[in-house]
Amino acid sequence: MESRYKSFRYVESLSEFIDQQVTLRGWVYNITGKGKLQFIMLRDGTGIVQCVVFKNNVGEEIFQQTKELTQESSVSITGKVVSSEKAPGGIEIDVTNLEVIHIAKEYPITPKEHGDAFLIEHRHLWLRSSRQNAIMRVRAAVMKAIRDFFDGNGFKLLDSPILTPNACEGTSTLFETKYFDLGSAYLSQSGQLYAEASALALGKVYTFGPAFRAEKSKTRKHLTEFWMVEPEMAFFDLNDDMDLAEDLVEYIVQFTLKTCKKELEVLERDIRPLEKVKRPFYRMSYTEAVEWLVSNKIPLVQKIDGKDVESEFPWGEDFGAVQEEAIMEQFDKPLIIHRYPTDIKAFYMKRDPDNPKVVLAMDMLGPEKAGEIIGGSQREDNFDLLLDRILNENLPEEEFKWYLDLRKYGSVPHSGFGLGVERVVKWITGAAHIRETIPFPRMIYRITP
RNA sequence: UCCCAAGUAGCUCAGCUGGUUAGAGCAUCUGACUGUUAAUCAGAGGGUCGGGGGUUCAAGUCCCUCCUUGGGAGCCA
Repeated sequence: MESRYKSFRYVESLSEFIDQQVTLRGWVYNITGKGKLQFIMLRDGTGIVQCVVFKNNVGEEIFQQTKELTQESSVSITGKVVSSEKAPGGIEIDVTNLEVIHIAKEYPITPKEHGDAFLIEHRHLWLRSSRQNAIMRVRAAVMKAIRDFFDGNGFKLLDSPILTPNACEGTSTLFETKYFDLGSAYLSQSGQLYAEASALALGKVYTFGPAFRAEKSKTRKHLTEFWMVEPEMAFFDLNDDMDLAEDLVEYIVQFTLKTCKKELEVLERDIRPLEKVKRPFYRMSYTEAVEWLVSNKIPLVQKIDGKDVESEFPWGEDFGAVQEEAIMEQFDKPLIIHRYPTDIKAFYMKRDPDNPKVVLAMDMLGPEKAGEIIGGSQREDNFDLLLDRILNENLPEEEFKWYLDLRKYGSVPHSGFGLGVERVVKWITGAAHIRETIPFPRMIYRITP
């Protein structure tokens, strides 16, 4: 008890203090009473423990204070740690002293059920609930797994700028803002172009930060602000890229399984499908995927004059949610689809030397309806071909001058990919909506809290 | 942007083919209880039924319109 912050213990470490006197600090998760007994479920962020306050043990004054506690009031509790079969978790505190730090006013989130809109409006408080607590802990584990994986494999973390002068891929809608006398700047939707420059400087790098998409998405797998990790490697071809993607995802899932057992239990996540997530994953070319769709009669559905028109899935069309879900139904592990048609993919992707109609791109789809968790490619490293595609897509050549420089001075084959952190957290936790996988989600109609 | 759905107490909802004073559970307040797990029991307070307009003797309920929110599609991680 040598310093202020070591003068109390955390719930997660209580099993080390059986039959000893400890002080805990936290919040009242729930309180029930029965005459001369009060049961406080105390949460401190690391866990929840039942604290039993018996009038005859603490005296009239403290017992009266205990009865006045409300949900989420903050308290300091001292008592003996005892194992008890009646207590949830098997451990409880026999309270000898209780100090009220703050009495909470009527707390809006009750132990009863609430609607989605209400909870998300109270996100700042919702984070205190045990389910959200568990998801945030898994998120932290996923973040750590990502950093550990790259740091341990010779990668250097090089941050990309968030304010950028142009659209990276030229397609997505971007958030625009004024930038002094230089006109408009845009919030980055990807750090990739800068990661490429970094990779040609440091070899293997990763950039890890928020990405912004101004698309008016209204689905349970989209956020306008989300976290993306983007490794970029000099001298890696598409196969190396896919191998690395598999290694990373396997590492994240297995690390989380190992370190978040309790959290996954709280979330009632069936971990058997996750245990299967070990290399090798499945792979399929775009062309093979189209053949599968055709032979399994999964059509392309298009709206023509307001009517849904079905047709045999044509080579060259991009997959929608229907196609991806149908394909994934057969797989119990992630699947990588590679070599997509050039026309539906970004300008910086390298064309397949064996077939210029496709590019050396790859997407990883997760099982259990996880959807697309990774998108990547080998990059076009030929100056003329890249310039060609920039001009074809009507991108401002001037803004890409520095990017073309990378193909002018010691150009090398290189590859990379982006992994969406929240999509992975959603998959691993089984969260119903992606907004539960980030502390403060930014969505089309919601920027508060 | 398109398609669908929902707005009734602090929260979650019920409210039939329009009909007297709009209901329940939880939360809050008062009281009882030494083992509660969303405690239980008794009692109390709490509502411009999303806004506006219309039909009608009569609208939470039917019609129009606007607003808000949710889900799906597209875009993508």
